[in-house]
Amino acid sequence: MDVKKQATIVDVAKKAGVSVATVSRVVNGNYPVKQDTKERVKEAISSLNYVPNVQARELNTRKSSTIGVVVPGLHNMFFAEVIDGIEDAVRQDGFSFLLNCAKNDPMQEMNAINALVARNVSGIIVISPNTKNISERFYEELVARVPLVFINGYHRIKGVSYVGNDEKLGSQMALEYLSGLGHKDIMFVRGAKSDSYDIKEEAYRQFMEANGSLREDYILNIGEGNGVETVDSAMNALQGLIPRLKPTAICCCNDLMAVGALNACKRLGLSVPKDISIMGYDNISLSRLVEPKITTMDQNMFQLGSNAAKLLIENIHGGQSKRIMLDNVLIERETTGISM
Amino acid sequence: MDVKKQATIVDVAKKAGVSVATVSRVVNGNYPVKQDTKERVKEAISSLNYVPNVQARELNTRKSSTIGVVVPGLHNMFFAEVIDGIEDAVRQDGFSFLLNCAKNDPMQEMNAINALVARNVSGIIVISPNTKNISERFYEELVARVPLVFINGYHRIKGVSYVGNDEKLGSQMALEYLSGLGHKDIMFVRGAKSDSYDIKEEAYRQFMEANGSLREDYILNIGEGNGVETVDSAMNALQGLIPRLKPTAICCCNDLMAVGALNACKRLGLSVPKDISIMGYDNISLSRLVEPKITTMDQNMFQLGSNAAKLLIENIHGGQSKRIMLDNVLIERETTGISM
DNA sequence: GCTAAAATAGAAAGCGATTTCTGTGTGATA
DNA sequence: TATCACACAGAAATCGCTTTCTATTTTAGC
Repeated sequence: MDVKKQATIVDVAKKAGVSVATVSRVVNGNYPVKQDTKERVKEAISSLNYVPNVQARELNTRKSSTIGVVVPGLHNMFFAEVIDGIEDAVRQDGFSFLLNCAKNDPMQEMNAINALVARNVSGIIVISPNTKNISERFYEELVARVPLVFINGYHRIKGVSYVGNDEKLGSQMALEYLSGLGHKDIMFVRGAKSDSYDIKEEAYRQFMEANGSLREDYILNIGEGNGVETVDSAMNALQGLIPRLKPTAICCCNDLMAVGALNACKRLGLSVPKDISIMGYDNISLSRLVEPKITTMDQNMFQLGSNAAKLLIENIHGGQSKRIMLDNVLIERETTGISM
Repeated sequence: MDVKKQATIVDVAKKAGVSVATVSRVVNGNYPVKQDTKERVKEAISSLNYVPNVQARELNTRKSSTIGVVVPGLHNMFFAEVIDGIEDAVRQDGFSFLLNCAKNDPMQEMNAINALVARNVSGIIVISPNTKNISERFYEELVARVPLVFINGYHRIKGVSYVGNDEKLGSQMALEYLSGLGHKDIMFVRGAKSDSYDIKEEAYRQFMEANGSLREDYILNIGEGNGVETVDSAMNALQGLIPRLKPTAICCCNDLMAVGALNACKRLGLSVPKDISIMGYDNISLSRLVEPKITTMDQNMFQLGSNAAKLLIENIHGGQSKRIMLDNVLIERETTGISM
């Protein structure tokens, strides 16, 4: 491929008959330049299709207007929606972002982050659902060099900003809601290895225990898997369990599992919410695409993303690191009803 | 936030007691360096946590290992899945990528692209469903400076690589499949303003005409909208139309619409596929998450993405631009059956 | 042992910008 | 009219790296 060389500031200067300093000044508009010189330069710029080289500029100014984003992957809409929020906020501030997928692998996560540092990003947003994966040391050293924002993990590394929401509270709210509908026999479904699941299970145990109705066999762990395959795992497991355990409600750790539960019920000929109620978590778009639409606890991924990005940019500009907790709001839809 | 300054090559050189050239050489390993010097340098590097500044390197070598990606947005899983494929391929070659969302707005698309050029990306992948949006001139000038790959539009700009698949053929295959199942009364549902929809409608018209059963009222245009709201638009429109028009099958331009059709049928108390068959297009993950799972025409978004990325990298390394057409494969699932 | 070739290392130029430091004209002020 | 401030523009240093171009060792070949 025959790539034409980009015009540089020197070319523009030559064409306009001025020094490079002057060109730089009209481009940046931070220094007085006489009107007609300015115009001559502008003409040269547009006739040469000149676009200033951001890398050179950033090298010189030791600033960077790109941030890095590390997520497990995009096969799970959760992350796609978060990124949507990041993109939105980031663009408004004239930043760009580099996206990396770490596939839930701590090795890849570290590599990704090093690559971002090497690329001189001015800040990094990390979503890493499983914080046991990561080395605190690694992040402590990292945050000394570049502002960091975590989304939705349970990181206590000092100096690291955080945005998430209180999932323990959210789970309690979900359980209370179900309980208020008259449900006592509530199953809990979770996946393997995630802080989020652990927190939610804790909330479930406490709640059920307080109600005197905790049953170990009501707790279902469908194992690993982070993408859409979760749906089928949940469905398969539940299809066998529901007839035997006869819960009146199923409280799921995320919407994917809830869809799996819904599909299991359909296959079993159970009517939702008449025969059984299903509660999701997250409010990914999928939850309102299926029929009936799933009642769920909103995490507002877009907000998660845009808040993280805004916070990061604040930090980049020297702001204090902080922790932002978003509100839990229960989205009542069609998969929950009163217990018969 | 108190950001520690990154160690530079000069710091390393000083610490190791060698010249910067030597440090550069052990980092890049492209020039002989004595074993013990090498070790001294390596020690200095790790003790200083030195990470070479990619921007400086790229400025010097006039190479860049980041590419740019422009998509309409991520609220539609189609694009998320494509990006997943891009990420995968790109990472394997040591590249990074900048992601931009253009929201189907030609202005934003051009801005995004200029921002990418300014950031010195070595190539750009563009997904722009509506090619009427774009200015051919703009892209013609662009491709003279940087390799370009389009995904899934109908661009005929010379020198621009392309990966997509023959949607006309795909639509024909879908229709033939439905026809083979005995369906004659086949509705067609599309959205507004997209080359892809136009192509598919053309295929539909030709097919139905050839069968002598083209009916204008069987063609439904649900209007604009690119995200998940498509599902409800399709559902709402179809809920009124199906009882009146009594089609035995519905052929949709994408899976979102198919899910909408499915939901409409559920609400109307129609059993799918017993009473009516539904056919999607794309094979986004949603299509196999709903119950019953949707029969669809696979576009293999992951392949679309990874092929585009590989092709782009090939072009960056000097390869000829080319057009790659992926195979259409019909994924027979649970929403289609023989016509009664 | 002597010379040619290879291995090894430093100095310095250059990548494309920004910005400080200087130096001019010019209009306003005294 | 002399002076001062300011508007305007260029020269040159600098950012962190790679890569010639040189210069010095080693090593090899005979």
